[in-house]
Amino acid sequence: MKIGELSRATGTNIETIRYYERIGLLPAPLRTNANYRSYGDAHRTRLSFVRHSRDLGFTIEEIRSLLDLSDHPDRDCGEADRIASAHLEQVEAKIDQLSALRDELTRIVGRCRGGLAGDCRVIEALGDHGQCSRAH
Amino acid sequence: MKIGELSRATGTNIETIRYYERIGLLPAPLRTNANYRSYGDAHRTRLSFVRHSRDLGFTIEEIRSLLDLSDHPDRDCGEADRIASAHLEQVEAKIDQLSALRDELTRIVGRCRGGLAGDCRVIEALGDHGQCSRAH
DNA sequence: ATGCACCCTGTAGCAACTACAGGGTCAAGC
DNA sequence: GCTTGACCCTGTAGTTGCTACAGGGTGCAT
Repeated sequence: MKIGELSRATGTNIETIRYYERIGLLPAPLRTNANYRSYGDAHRTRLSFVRHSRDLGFTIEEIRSLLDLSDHPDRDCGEADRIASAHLEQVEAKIDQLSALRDELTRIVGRCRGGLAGDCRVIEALGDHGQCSRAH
Repeated sequence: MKIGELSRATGTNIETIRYYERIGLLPAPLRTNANYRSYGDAHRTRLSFVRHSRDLGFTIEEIRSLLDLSDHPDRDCGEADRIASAHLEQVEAKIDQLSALRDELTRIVGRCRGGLAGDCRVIEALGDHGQCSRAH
């Protein structure tokens, strides 16, 4: 299939597919006589793996390692578990951080009663970290 | 005060301070004879406002608007409220998205029982979006 | 006079794309 | 046979918010 079809099949931007090829995340496909990229099912599967992993927030480097494991079924999968677990921890940390942010923003937003910027509690609160109820 | 002092006073990297000046977020300060930047209290206050806003996740452009309002106390503060509310919504959306991610990752990670990559459920799950319990 | 901490400008790098510019290819329709 | 339009190609530059040099100047203490 051509790059446009692969793009539609995986929900990946064409430029992104070429980008993945350039950084070595996808193998360079065969070319047609007109020098068009020609992909097979293996490419689609691999790209789906990459997209799914990206959607889950894995970095390109993490995906590189995961793909490497996927390419070597005889290896120990402890590394895959380690990468995924570490990523899960990061996601949980980010959720905690954003929750603190949300609380602080809710507090700040709730204080605006309209009127002039000079009296605005939102702007005042942004200038004064001391008003915050906890670290963020 | 010199840039190093301002850096320590606000917990901002020196390079970042110069960057903020370059993009027009901080006004260019006076210079000493030796061409060193010389800051006053107004700069420190403004930089604290910027840092605090960045910590709360506002983008540079949002901060530009907020600073603009802060500089014009006679304007209506509805814009500040609008920016902060929109940002709060984004944070809440991000929390929801990350929570879905966390659930998915927890499910995936929990399935690894060790062994060979060829049998690894983590790698299998990454390749197969159909296994996911909900959108992410 | 020499060492060291600090400051300056300007440019390049990071992640992970995205967006052109400037061109080639191919099938359909007139 | 010629145009139109959709598609494809390469290569480079932009995005966000910094961060990291390289290569140089300044100021003060020893």
